[in-house]
Amino acid sequence: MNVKSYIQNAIQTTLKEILPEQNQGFDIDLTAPKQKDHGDLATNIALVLGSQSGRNPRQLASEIVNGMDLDPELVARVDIAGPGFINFTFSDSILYEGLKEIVLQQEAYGTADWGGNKKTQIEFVSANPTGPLTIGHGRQAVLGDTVARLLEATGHDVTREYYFNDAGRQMRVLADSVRLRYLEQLGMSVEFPDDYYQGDYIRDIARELAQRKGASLQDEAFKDDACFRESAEKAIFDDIRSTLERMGIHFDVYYNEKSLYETGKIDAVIKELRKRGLAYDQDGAVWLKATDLGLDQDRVIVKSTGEPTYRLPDLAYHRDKIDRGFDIIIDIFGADHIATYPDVLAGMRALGYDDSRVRVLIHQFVTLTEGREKIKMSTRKANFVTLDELMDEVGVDVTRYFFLNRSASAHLNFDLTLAKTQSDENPVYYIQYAHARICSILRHAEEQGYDTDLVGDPTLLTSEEELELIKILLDFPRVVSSAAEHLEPHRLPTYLENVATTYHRFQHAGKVDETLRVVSSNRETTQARLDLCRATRIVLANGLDILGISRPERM
RNA sequence: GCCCCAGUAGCUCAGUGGAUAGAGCAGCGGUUUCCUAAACCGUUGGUCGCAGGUUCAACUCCUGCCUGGGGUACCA
Repeated sequence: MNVKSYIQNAIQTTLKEILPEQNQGFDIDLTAPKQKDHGDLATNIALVLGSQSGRNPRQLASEIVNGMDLDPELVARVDIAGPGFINFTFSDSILYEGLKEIVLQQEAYGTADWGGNKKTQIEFVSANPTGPLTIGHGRQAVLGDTVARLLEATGHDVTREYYFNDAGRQMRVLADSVRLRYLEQLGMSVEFPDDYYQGDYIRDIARELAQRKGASLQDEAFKDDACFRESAEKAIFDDIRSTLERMGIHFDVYYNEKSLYETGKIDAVIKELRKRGLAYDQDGAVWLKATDLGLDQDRVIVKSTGEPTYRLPDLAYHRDKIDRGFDIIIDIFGADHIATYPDVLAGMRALGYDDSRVRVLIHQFVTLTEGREKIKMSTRKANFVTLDELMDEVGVDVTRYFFLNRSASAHLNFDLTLAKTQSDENPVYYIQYAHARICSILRHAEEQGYDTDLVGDPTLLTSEEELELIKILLDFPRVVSSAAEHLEPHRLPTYLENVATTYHRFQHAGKVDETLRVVSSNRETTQARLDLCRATRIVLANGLDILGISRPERM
């Protein structure tokens, strides 16, 4: 099954004979070369050891090659190339066995169980209910959800959680923004401050309130009535939830920061920190002694006004995550929160918790442009493009793909004009089209009387296009696992584009050369090629599922 | 000032210390009586921000600098 470790062992054994003076184990790097005429796996071991021991790398390489006794059923060729690389080329029988395996495993192909069913919590979006989700939130939403899907595919027990705060200054301003718009609805003239929420959605909420409550709230006595805040929060949260559902994102838990106060978990943290001598009072505020925890300055956790800063509830929340029994805790933050997590981690260590369970994934911001014009996004100033507007324009699949196709650590340049005008050129269609094309060919084959569930003889697949396709399909499990392990979803779209290209090339070969057509007059090769089509469909379908993107059977 | 991220083709971006740095889009030129032309093939396009260093080997690691973004609050 695992040719790689087989080869690794063979090299190891041979090296012990050739270089007995180095009796410790060798660290053998064995990776797939970029260029296909360099074989399927290559090692630089002769270069590394050659320079260490002062020997000629090419000569050392040839000693290693001559000393190895590899099964020709597994490895067809071994070459020495360039300055001393050793290139291994697999025998085709490995590919044929692998292909059968894909067709047998179906939906399970690519999944893994190394997650060990570990309880994994992933927190993301976590936008406070002050306005609709924007393109800025979209990146985090899609990133978090896809990391969750990757972890599920690799055997983790995942909980998606949305943390929010519906108290504090932000919400008071929001409530008062609604109140002023409400008064406007009643025909009163009001002065609407610049730093209040300018968005039209506030007017909508106010209009609805005016219809429901009439003029009953117009008196100054109702200035701080909870009604304004509550109606705003409900309307905005309903909107956020429906946007998320539309994107295929479902949260298991919505966690209200307020509950940390109500259950006494905030006080408990302060008490515990004081007990450990890691919190102290100064200038009327409570400080976390972060300098004792390896950070460069102490931080205020309770302001002199008596209000906690964000660090305290964050700390209590993370403590709660561990207390709820999560083995792995993943936080997805935007770049603006980059400074907060060292404090949280330090606080957790201070409380005696193991902070290595926490993994933080930081993504850079989305810069929105319209043509050359840069748009500065702000919820307060109503200067934003909502996710719903984007999805109206380009659809869910393009939206998800757009955010996923780039590494989280890179800035994302979102050109609105380009997104609209080039939506048909988006690579997501390229991948989906490959899937649809396969479905079409399988339908066609069934009409010709082929049983598409029958497993044919894979050894009939010998063209370059066919072998290339099998090889790339066999990479799929490794790509899924490494994307999950590194929390890097963008590896998957990149891979799937390559699969689609390789498939299109394979099918196109039949247009040029009649004997390479999938459904041909030869029933045996047709059956084998249909298996290859099915295997490709399985990889594309499983990959698109992990990305949360639809896989159309017709386009 | 200090800290984090980024800088790769005209544009948007991939790239595991390795061999001749890739893709999509845009440009140019081809391919269809056919299982989907939403495809395929060819071609144009590069000082991998700049300068040093480590290494047999650097887009990749280290140092400094430049540019852009973010942080450095008793804001979140």
